[in-house]
Amino acid sequence: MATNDTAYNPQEIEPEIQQYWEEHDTFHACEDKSREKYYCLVMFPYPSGKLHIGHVRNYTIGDVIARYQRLQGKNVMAPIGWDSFGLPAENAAIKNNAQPADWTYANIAYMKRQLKSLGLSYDWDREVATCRPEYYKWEQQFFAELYKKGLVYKKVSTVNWCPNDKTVLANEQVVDGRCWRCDAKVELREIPQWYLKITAYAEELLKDIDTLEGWPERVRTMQRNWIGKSEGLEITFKIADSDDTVTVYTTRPDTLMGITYMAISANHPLARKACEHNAKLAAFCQECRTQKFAEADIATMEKKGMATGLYAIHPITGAKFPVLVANFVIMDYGTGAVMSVPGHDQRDYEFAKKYDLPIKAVIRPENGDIPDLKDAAFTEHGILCNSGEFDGLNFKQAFDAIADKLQAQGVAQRKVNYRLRDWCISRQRYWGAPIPMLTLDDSGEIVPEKPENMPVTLPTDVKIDGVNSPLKTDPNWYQTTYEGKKATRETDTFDTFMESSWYFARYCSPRYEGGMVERSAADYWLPVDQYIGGIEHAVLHLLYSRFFFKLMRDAGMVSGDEPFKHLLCQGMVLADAFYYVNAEGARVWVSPLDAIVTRDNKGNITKAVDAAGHELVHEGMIKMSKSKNNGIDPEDMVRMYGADTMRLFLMFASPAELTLEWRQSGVEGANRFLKKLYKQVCDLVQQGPAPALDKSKLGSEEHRLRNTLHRTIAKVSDDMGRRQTFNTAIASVMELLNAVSKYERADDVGRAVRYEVYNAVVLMLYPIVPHICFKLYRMLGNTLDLDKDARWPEVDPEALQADEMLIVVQINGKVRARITVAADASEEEIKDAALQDEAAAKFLQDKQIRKVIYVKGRLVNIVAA
RNA sequence: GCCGAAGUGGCGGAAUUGGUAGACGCAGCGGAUUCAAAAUCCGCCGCUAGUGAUAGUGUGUGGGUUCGAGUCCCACCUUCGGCACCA
Repeated sequence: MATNDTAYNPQEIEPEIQQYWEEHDTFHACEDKSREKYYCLVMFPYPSGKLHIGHVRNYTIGDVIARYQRLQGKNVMAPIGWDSFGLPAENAAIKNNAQPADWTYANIAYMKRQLKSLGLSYDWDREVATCRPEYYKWEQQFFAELYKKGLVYKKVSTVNWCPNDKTVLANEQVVDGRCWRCDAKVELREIPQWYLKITAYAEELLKDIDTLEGWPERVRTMQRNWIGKSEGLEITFKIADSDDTVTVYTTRPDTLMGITYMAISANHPLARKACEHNAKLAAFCQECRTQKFAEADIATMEKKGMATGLYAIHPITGAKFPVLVANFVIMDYGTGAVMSVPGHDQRDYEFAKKYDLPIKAVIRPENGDIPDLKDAAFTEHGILCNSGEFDGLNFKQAFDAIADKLQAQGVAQRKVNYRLRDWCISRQRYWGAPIPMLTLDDSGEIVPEKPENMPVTLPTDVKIDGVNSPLKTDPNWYQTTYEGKKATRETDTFDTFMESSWYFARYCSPRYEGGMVERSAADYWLPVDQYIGGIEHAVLHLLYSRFFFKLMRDAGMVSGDEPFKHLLCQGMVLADAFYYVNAEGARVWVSPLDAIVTRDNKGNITKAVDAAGHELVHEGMIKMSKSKNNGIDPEDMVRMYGADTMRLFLMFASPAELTLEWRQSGVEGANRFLKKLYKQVCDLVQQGPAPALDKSKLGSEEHRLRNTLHRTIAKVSDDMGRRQTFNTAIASVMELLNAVSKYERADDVGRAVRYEVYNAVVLMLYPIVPHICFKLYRMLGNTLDLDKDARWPEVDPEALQADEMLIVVQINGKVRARITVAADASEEEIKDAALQDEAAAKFLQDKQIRKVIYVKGRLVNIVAA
């Protein structure tokens, strides 16, 4: 009986405690103006079917922070919900001949149960799912408002088009330039789509990055680069023997005299016009339209071009230079045309070399050298040459002189440009929120649907075939009326980033029926104090959310300028991947849990087989994925070890921002630690209840242990709070546990100190492993409600004082000795002690002491030669 | 290609402001316990030389700054994330 009491049994205690939390509604958050609030948010999941370890890592980090903040006495809100529109639901619907809605809701139910088994302290009363009309209704209304404000417009732009299925493809549905379903070669096609004018907020989005002090610097830099502010000149060139003009934007007007050709997009109006009488060019333009248009593809593909037969006129010299269609110029970016200066732009240079176009040097380095253009362009700023009246000017002077001159001629204007493009929110899919716009059949006028007719809901009981969106084929759905007139609905749906751009605000008042957010709730909870999610969202989602927040602010819905005060981006989760090659020559991936691995005495894998005896190839530690079958099912881990063990491993194995390597032996190590902790607390409790701590009775060993304890509390507080380095916090607690386990004094003095230590350990570990700590906290005789009323342990400054300190003695920067000196020793005394130390003296023989450097409390470095 | 990161023992990682490199854990080795095994407990554990005390060497590569560099600067290599319709 006694031995059973000290055995850690998570399978028994975890569901019990989870039930307690559920019954007591422990984590329900209410606005309470008398208390400091803390809004802790994790990026909500897409309900793909099953939780994966990446989710668990994300939510564990969030839960650790939420529980830590509760122990600080804050009124914490930790909500969760579902980003439940998206392409995978349609794919699943095709595959299983099912309804996207049914599939989605079934997944939500399943994953919700999984989440609950992890002991996450969510306020489930605030749960939202973005695919519910009660949610997207407000987004549709808001969109209509934005339309009225002129922040929404329609424009033709490029999509991937499968000519066989006659459908639009997402980038991920294009595999090696071909349609994933029918393997037809994908084309580009221009269709009208809806845009949100995010560029109208570009300057503010850029400027406010400076205020995001709680964000990782790398994310701030990535957003700045994404917005990509530049200052330049927009120049209009006349086309020779015609009334046509072409406009370009350049950040290097100083290179104007070095233009030798001009490159335009295959979709540029001039190109289209030129194609009319030039079949060869038309064929080339058609070819350009079949390439992928992702930025990475454009940057790495072979650059090709063809002359249009047109010539542009240089605004200063009047010289004519050829206009070419080039496959790397995209109509959607900038003006769809670029002036080419091969002498001073590397891409122009390579293109000119390939097509034998002239290369002209017009900038030389400041040291006066003549630029060497044999192998590469000279792209740095410098001094103008071969530029007539502008010779000798530097970048800034030339910029101003050329801008002034062209501006006076009326052919150019200074322009601040942003790399950021307006946000295309149209998707030609079914499983998304319908864009609430109508076209009046008679007049062709476009109007937003009336608020009283929102939400515009999706038709149910649809057939998804991967070709046509059911919205586009259902007249009963798209035919409607507006003020008694016949009208046609927009059949595109919103980009799912629309829903995820404001869900954090909805959580403040998730059932509010008067608008997107209830002002008083939003004012209390927002901004989000801590946001946690993957680094893959560093730009898009986080930028769109910042943009949406500013839109909501300008609509009078929320206060403040930024939605997320602190941001933590966690790394990916990797695991070993193994495969064997079957009789057909295909790779069969075997779960790392099923691989029986032999290692050499250095720990390297020498052999791996599966249960059936297949010899396995070890692919290495790679990102967990379905296709490589190296995902770990959190449910298996909960069943085998309990949620606490998995949480501890995830928080301990690496710092939150870095990639994490899943290792079963590490999980077992985490489990071992919890067993040890459980047993030690049980042993202590069996020796009797906690006596009062009488500091006057402590011996030197007690002083030492308490010194360790309070140094640990100070370190763990800093690690959990300011630094958010949970792995080192756990390491410190492990060290403390190692120290206390060697101290076994069982009398009142000893037990009092041990109770002090274990109580602090349980409180410090509670955010990470809440179930076991909940149990141990009570076992230790505490009566407070750990989840609500308990407080983080305090440092006893008295216990931190030590009477000695260790000083390292270096000779010429190499450690040669260590000396112990009194804590209050003077600098002179410490230097003397170092110089007199025997071990150090050995290295000083026959040497002249040049200098002695003392670093307070740390080291003495003796410089000698 | 562009933007952003990372690189330290057999492995994950620690070293917080330029000041003892390798905390903590995993794996391994040795021992205790056991009929035996598992579990548990104790000890060892960067590399080279040495029985040892100890010495030399060591943080992706090559330079530099400094009394002192894993940390700062320059150049490079490798791996990973994002690049606007995956979420």
